[in-house]
Amino acid sequence: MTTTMEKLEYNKTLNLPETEFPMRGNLPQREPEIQAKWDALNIYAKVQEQQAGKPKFILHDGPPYANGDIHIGHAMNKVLKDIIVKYKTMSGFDAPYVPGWDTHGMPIEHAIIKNKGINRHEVPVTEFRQMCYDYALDFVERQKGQFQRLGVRGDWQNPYITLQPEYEARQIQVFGEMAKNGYIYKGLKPVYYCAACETALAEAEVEYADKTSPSIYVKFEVLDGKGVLPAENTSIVIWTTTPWTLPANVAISLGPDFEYDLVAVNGENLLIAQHLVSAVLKTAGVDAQPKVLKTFKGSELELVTCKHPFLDRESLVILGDHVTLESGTGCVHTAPGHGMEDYLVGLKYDLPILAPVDGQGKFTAEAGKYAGQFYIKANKQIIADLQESGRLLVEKSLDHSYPHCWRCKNSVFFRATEQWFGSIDKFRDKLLEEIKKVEWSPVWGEVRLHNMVADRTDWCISRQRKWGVPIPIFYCNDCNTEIINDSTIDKLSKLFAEHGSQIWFEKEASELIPHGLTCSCGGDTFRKESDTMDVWFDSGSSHMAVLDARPELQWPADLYLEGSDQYRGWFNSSLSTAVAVRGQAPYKAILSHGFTLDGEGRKQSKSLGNVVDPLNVMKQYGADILRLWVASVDFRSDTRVNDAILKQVADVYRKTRNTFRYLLGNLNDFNPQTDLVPLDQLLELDRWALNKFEQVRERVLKGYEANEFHVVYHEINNFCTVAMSNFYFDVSKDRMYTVAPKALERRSGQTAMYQILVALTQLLAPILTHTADEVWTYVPGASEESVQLTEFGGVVAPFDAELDKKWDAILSVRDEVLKAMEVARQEKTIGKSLTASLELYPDSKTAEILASAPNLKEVLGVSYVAVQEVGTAVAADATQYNGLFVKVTAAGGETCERCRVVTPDVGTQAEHPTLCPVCADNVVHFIK
RNA sequence: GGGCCCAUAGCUCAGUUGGCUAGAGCGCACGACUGAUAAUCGUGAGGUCGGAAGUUCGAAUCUUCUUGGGCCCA
Repeated sequence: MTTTMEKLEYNKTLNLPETEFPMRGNLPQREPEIQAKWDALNIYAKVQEQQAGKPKFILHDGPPYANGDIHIGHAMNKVLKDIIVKYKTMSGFDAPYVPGWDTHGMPIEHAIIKNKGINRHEVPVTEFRQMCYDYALDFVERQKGQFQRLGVRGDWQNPYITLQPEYEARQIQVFGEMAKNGYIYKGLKPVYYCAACETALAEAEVEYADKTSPSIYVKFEVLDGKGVLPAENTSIVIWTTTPWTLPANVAISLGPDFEYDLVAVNGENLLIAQHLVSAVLKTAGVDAQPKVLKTFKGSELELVTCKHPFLDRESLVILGDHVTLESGTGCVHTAPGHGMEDYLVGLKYDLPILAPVDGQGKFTAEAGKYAGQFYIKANKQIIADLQESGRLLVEKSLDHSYPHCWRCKNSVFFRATEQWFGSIDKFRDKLLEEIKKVEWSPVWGEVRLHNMVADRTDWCISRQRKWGVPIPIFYCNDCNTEIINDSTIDKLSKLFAEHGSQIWFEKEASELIPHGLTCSCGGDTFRKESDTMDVWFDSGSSHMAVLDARPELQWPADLYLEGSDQYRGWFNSSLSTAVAVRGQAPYKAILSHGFTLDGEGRKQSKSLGNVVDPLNVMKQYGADILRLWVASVDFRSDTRVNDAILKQVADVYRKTRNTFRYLLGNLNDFNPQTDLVPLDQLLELDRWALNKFEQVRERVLKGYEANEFHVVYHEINNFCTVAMSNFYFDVSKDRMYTVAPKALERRSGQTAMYQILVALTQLLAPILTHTADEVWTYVPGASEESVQLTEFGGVVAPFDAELDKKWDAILSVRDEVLKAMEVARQEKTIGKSLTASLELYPDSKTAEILASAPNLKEVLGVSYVAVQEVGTAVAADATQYNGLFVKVTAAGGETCERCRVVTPDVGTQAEHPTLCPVCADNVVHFIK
């Protein structure tokens, strides 16, 4: 051996961190590789197999609609679910996750018609439905790939899809059960209707265009003023732009809080809203200043009756919040069969729903003398008749925006048609009772759903559409009685289970009915109901079609987790069907998340150009960054995202990744089987690191348990930066690098680092699911193929509050000293900490703290430190800090070539003239 | 118009039953290191707690109103 080693060669006598784990994540490229590994492993099945027999935790997936690519809301939802499922499995639960899709309904019909230019009326139903089916399944596949790209673990091979035969079969059973319980009835409800196309239209199929309509003011003679309104020679004036709806008039709505004047005009008394009197009379061409006879509040006039202007019928005065004073008379002509608001207010007063217009738009016999006329054409005659009978105050015309059919461009109208309803009223109390039993997070969810259920009207299940699950009802051809019973449902659900609901459209009723079915009237020929079910009935049945049907799942679910729009949607529909058929909520707990807005808290929209596309985020940053973002925010309220926010998350990711890299680098020669140091032999600083981690571990687990992932995020980030990087790694690194590889001092540090590495990787696995698995392949001694196949370990070192408190004090003193060193650094007295020498003049309390530190030089990272006795005269050039005076000078002596400590002792060992004595000893361990 | 919700430093979050000069991390500025290096360390500057009024000895925390924003209805 030579007497002097080259400077460079001393490098090789150090335990520098070394690892293949890359500093940069390169996530967009690496994640798909990791996912390929999971696929090859069939990780879902493997996890499920491993957790079999453990207590179950069922998170039931709310099915996204299979139309379009996923957006940030989908991403957030699925990531949250994945975090929970993975947390639960790693906590010792059997938490199967079966993803689902919602596939029926208007938007898909719409897309087929629009994209393929299909005319629904020209293509056979079965063919049209097949196109919808194919379209939906295409998007299921597409979204599936996108969800998998997010790193979500689930039974992707066997998802539930609402168009699956077994699903449809269960769904009509649910409907059958509800019918059996008396919760299904047939009623009337107005829908948009196009007379030219002879079809009902959905909201989305209606477009608005300008139209000129008659504008008439009509007098309704008062019959019974209920002792409030003088009936003599008195009329209530209504205004309408649809005279043809007058035959369906059954009421006049007033605003309960508005003032109404009874005014004397041309020898008769007219009731008009006070604010509108002059406008109405001006329109009517009345010049004279009207005499106000009396003023009423709308609410006083409730239940007054009037005479219909041309039919032998009464019209009831009712109160409604839909009445405005923007136009008209403040007295609103109300025809529940021809308007949505009229219908709703009509329900409150139990008004008859009249719609004397047939499918071709012609008046029926119910309309009296107008029978047979096309509804719009009848306007003219109705106005003429009103004129003649003196009931018309005035006629004008009005240009306004009016709904038109998207296809034929003709104007449309509201027409009450027969529909199937679910009678919420019959089990509303039970619904409200069940809501109380659910655990709501956030807590206001309970109020929100409660109010909704308390206020909602009966559930209109009928849709006049083709792409949906048919309403499984037959009608007797002889007497029109509807037939739904155990045997029909049983037969149909068997047929559906085998062939799917398509069979309903392929076969005649005679081929679908159970053998020997006869009507009570004796009839034995039947026809099929043509309506399909509201898609909310589809997804609302998932608890029966999925939870109750699959052996690995359970009814009810432990948790439903969806966006806050689902209070009205899936939370609501699922509760309704479940209470109707089982008398119980299908979920034990509801967790809802908010919406994702842009950086300014505004709704994301294409037109604003502020949409954050999760697919782009994954391409640019990677899924783990997106997942970390989800974890970083308090998702219960609305959250914000933009590129700046993602960049910040990416920074936190890098810090975390580097922490892992540093840990791995220091453990490259560590074997947990042989090198683990027992707890009681650990150096105090290493014991402290484990102690700190234990505290973090407990808080993190608490955060997961409370579904507060942002707590997890902050807790881990703070731990990595403050406790580890800024302090522990920094002060222990000289020891870790310079000491003999197998020395206790090093194995002690490695033991702490190893324990932290393993547990931290696991704790992060539910969130940074790819990165954690990547790290896992580098963890010494880790034999599992994936960190997802492990469960969280228990306490490594019980938390020692005393120890923590002691070191908190040491760290505060360190902060003060660091400030002093920073001043010296600015003054160029020192550079890095090892070039400094310290003289400390503590007060008595600080002296105690300093004395308690096991290795002050290490903790402060300097080459020399002298602690003076309390009361020693403070050097003139020392500066006062909190609890002590500090004097910083450049350390005297030479810099040791190897450990970089500055000391006069360098060169005392002749063999190593550039080393300090400690290094001269240690270096022996590296020379072979 | 109705039901429910949100609003603390540039960003993401803490702030226990109202009580010391409102905290953390990131970002930013300045500096150090060059043996965690497309890394790492240090120091520092940032908030009249959306606004107004009130209750109180005292309010980010309670009440009322108000502004902006979100979801669901109408």
